[in-house]
Amino acid sequence: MDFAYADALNQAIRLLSLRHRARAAALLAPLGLHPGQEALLLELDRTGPRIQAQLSDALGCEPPSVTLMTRKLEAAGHIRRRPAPSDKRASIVELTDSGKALADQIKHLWRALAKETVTGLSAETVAALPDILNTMTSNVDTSRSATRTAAGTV
Amino acid sequence: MDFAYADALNQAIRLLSLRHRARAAALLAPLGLHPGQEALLLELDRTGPRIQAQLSDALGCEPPSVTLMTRKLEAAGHIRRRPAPSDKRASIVELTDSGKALADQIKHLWRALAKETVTGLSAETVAALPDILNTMTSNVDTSRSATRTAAGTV
DNA sequence: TGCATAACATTATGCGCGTAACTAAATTCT
DNA sequence: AGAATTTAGTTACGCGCATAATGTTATGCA
Repeated sequence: MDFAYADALNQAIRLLSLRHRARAAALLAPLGLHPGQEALLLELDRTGPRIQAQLSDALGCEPPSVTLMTRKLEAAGHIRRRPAPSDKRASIVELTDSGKALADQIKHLWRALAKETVTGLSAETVAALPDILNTMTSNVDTSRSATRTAAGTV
Repeated sequence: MDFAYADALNQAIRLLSLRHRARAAALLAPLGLHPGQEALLLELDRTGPRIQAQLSDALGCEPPSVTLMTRKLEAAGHIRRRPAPSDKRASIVELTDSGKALADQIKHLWRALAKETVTGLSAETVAALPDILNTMTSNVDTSRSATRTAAGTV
């Protein structure tokens, strides 16, 4: 592992993060969304109402981030919050009709984005890609709760 | 390209971005650096003094971001700015001795980070990884200036 | 039962990134 | 040479992410 390779790899990851996020931002802008928010809407669409702690877990970000994101999405009318009946600390977050409609639009955009992203890669690479990325994520995940599609063979 | 795959791929990219950045943050914290700043220092270390426009190009981010990053790195004593002799609009940015020392430490950390990241992947995958990531970056790059290690075979 | 501890959520603050709007200097084009 | 355009840089502001500190409710244990 020489520095040239390490530098190339880390830089490639950084640039992919930046550009992929920028492209997502461009696609989501017409919906009035910022990148990151789509993940929250998709999670609610997948699994139904969740409390914020579950959301921060699923999204892989910290509770304060969820507080602010939900506040903005609520102000925009895409989600709704109500107190959890069995736990006075928690609030349950769920999609409004507007949020559900938005989730459907996001799904279309994300199909297009994924297709665009893997253009020019071999079929085998495309098939292996999610596992490769998830392995890398697990490798650097200090919170020890990454999706772990592939266990790290350390 | 079904939605399940698209969702898995986009989510994997998002999570890798988050966790890789978080891991970088943890490694850089003892040096008093935030992720993103190391890229600027490494770029200066690679190519010598540059004007900010060249930096924003090399880092793949916008000029205002460079303005703020350089301001903080200058305040920390890691870089220095001086007016460009041939262009009164531009300022030349260069490493101080402290910045050079920091760049060397970053190189060690980055070797470790890259090694950690690819743990458990096959040798072939590891070898192909930078090209795969760069291709993906080029595919979603709207600014049309990605490193283009592999040209998109569209 | 009562108390210490853990968990849910929030506020405050800071950083890297973005866009929009602006100034000033350089360049291009009649 | 003078006017229009491009380029370098900044300021102002917003968003997603982070950590630290705080209040409130649940829970586990003596």
